[in-house]
Parts: sequence; structure tokens; C-alpha cells
Amino acid sequence: MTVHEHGRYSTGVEDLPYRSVPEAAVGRLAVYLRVLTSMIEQGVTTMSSEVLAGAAGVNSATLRKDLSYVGSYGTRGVGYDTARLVEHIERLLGLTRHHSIAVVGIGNLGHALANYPGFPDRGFPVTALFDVDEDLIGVAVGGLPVDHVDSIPAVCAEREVTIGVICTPVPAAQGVCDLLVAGGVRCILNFAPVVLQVPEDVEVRRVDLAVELQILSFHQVRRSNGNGVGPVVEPINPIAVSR
Amino acid sequence: MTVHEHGRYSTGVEDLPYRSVPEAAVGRLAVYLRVLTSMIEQGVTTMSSEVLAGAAGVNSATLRKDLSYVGSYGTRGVGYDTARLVEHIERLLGLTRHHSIAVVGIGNLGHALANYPGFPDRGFPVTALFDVDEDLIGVAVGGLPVDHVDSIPAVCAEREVTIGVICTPVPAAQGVCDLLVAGGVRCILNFAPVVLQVPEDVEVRRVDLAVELQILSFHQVRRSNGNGVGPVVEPINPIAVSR
DNA sequence: GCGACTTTGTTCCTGCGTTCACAAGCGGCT
DNA sequence: AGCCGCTTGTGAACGCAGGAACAAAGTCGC
Repeated sequence: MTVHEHGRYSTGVEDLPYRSVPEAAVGRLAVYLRVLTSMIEQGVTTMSSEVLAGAAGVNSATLRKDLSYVGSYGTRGVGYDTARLVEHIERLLGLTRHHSIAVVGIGNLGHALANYPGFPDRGFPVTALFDVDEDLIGVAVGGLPVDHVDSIPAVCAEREVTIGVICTPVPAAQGVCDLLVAGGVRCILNFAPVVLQVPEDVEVRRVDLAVELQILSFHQVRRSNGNGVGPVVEPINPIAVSR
Repeated sequence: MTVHEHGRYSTGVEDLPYRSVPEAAVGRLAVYLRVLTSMIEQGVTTMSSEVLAGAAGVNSATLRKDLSYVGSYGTRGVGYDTARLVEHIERLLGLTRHHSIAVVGIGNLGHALANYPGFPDRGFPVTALFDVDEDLIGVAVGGLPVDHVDSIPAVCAEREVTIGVICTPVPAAQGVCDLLVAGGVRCILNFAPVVLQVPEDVEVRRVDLAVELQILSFHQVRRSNGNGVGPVVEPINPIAVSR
């Protein structure tokens, strides 16, 4: 784990060999990680880029390039040692650190996320729950009592929450976001369909389910319309056509 | 990003009527749509690209180019007529069609999605629910009875389901996916952390919550490591773009 | 121990997507 | 009516990600 593999790359968690890693590559690395851990459970100790790429649904050249951001930990002629690769990807993604999660807004979705096994399984324990509903305060959800949103800053600071998950209705989202930031949270996963305003040093990722559906809708229509039938975009209003 | 090739690069299967709309633009258009409808509710009838871009969190030039894929429906010197823009974006995204949703896997997450108001609100009514658990069959969730997964093909075909949402555990996901495809579903939103194998004409979008967290984790570590320690080339993003 | 084969790591290249910048167009003001 | 200022729409440049191809490197068979 703390072995120097190559001289030019110093190891140790704090100074990893940092070239700039493309955003897209980071997302894929997380996928590789999942495939790898699953494979390890099945007893696989070595994988070639071709096989791993197939399982992850990407091009093998892309995969090798992504792994090169992590460092050169493959063996030519053989492939990658799965266990070692997992270690290094986890290190690059910062998964060796402690990441605790707060879920805000314990409605249907928040409830589901609070109980979502994928979070703790992946090293992201849920350590705080918040809502405004007085009837929910103190109620245990997934073994954890719900606190009032007003206590977000204090509780988050105390429990060293690093990631906040916002599942509130749209009107409450920005306020909750501000509270999280006040509590020292610098990473936010936002399920509310609104663009949050945050300081520069805060990272927000938005998951918008309706947008996902609309993208699917687009492809569906494009596909069925694409058979040479007609223009996708027909003018709704003849008068509206300005050219 | 789960992007199949669309646009004029695809191998002649679909010939695009007019211009090819970049995948990224489709996602943004959905966001504009949401901002616009919200603005309309507040009585806004006209918006400039600058204002709309600000609300959507994108560059105004990007926004104008995105809208140019929809058609030229702005008025120079004034801006865009919000109502008209909504109409045209909805048309491009295929939201004038009927899209009914089936949710498979009524666990915590499936339960939440079955009750998620954002779906019907955005024109995506949930019309079928499925699970394997015998105790759940027939139980009404959100006013809709749960059917057995075996009946997926028949029910989906009958109710003309266009989008399938998979919330099952990983081992069941591929089987459920096959059943959906057999039922004529060509668009799938997959919450199971696995890469699904589907025919070419089926579009899959995956939402992987653990991956989102890991990406956040990466940024968190990178940021705190960036405090003068290493040669971190941090992209200078004035706005924390969530996407 | 040596050769051939396999697979990595990287370089080059192509092509998309985003941003800049500006001309064209439209409304308002005088 | 004509000019002025504002905003759109688009042509051009740039940056970046993805894919193909290849050289280096290490292993397995003999």
C-alpha cells in the first residue's frame, strides 16, 4: 500500500502523482472501481484492459488512458492486478478518507437515500438526517434520528460531514444549501431541480431525474422520426416561422 | 456519459432531418425548459439569453447556440418569448408525445420514484409498477397496483410504456432489462450500478449515485490537496457547474 | 535461456463542443 | 422616418476528449 513503485511518482496519500485528470475520466474510474471490486469478489486477480473495458462499457484504449492517470500499475503481457488497481483508484478518488454524508429532506426520496445500502457499502456512511417537519424530528430513519434543518451547521461541523445530499422541494433547496456550506460542507449532491448558487470552493453535482427522462424522450422521438419520415421540428404556428 | 452515436456520424441508420443536436445540448435544453416554465409562472414573458443563461448556469453563447438547434425564435434587441420557446423546446425534446413510465423494483428507491411528483408534473405519468416479491403484488403504491415482473412484456406492450425505470438489485437488472425490451420499451433509465447489454436501438441512461459521490470525493481531496502541496492543475471554474 | 506472443502505455490525430467576437436585425426614441 | 443601442444568430478559433496505431516490456513455451 505504501510501496514506491516508480521513482518519479512519490506515493503517500497527500502527494499523489497529479496530472490533471479529465472530469469524464474520473467518472469512468469510479465505474472501473465497481467492476473491479465485483470481480475480486469472484476471485479474479488479474484482468486485461480489453476485458475490463468490456465490462465497463468503454473502449479499451480509453480505459488504458484513464488508468494512466492513476499511474502505471499494469503488467505488460498480463494485465492489471485487480487488488492493486482498486487500491490506487481508491487513492486517486480520495476514498481512503473519511466521508460522511448528511441527507436533507426526508421525503420519499430522502427516505430511500437514507436507507440506500450503496452509500455505506461504498464507504459513504450516512451520519446525519435533517428535515423541517416537526413530526419527523427525532424519528429514527434507518437507525438515525432526524434533526431539524436549523441545526445543520452545528451538526455537520460536529460530525465532520463532507457531503451533503439535498432532497428537499425546490423552494427550500437554496436555503438548505447555504446552511450546509455554513456547516463546512464543500461537496453537495443536489436532487432538487434548481441551479444552486455556491461559493467557488464548493462543488455541486445535480441529479435531475426529469432531465434524464427528457433526454430519453428526445432520443425516442428522434429515432422513430429519423426513418426519413419527416422533419423533427415542425413549425407549431405558421406565423411563427420567420424565415 | 452513456452516449450512443447519434447525429450524422451514425452509420446511416437514421438520417437526421435537419441538424444534429449535440448530446450535451439536449441535456441543457431540458434545463432551460425548467427555468422557462418556472419563469412563466412568475409572469415573465420575455427573456434575454444573458438572463436565461445565468439562471441555467451556463454561458450565454452556449445557450444561444443550443437554442439555434431548436430554430431561430428569438427577437433581436429584445430576447426570447418564453412561452414560444417552451413550445419549441418541448417539441424538439418530443414532449408533445405520450410517454408513460414503468418502474421495476419497488424497494426504497422504486417506492420513492413511483411517488415522485416530478415525473407526472413533467408529463411522464407512471403507469406500471413491477416487483418479484409476492407480498408486494397487488399492493397499491401511489395509487397503482404492483404487478409481477413476469408480466412486464405483456403489460408494457398493452399500456404502451415508452420508458422503463430499473431500481432492482444488480443481479436482477439485466433480466428485467430484457423483459422491458421484449415489451417494446426502447428507453431505459437504470439505477442499478451495472452496465446493461441492450440492442442497438435501445437507449440506456444510467444514474449511479455512488459514482456521483466518488466524483465529489475526488474533487474534495483534490481541492484540499491543492493547498500548495502539489502541482495541482485545477481548472478555474468561476461557477460550480453541476452536470 | 531465447524467441514469440501478449498486453500495456503513449503518441498522434481526428473531430466535437465551447467560447469569442462580430455582423445582421429589430425596437424604441427623437 | 431615420438613427441608436441592444440582442440574436453564426462563423471562426481553441481546447479537450476519444480512438487508432505502435513501440516498449514482460511472460510463457520450448
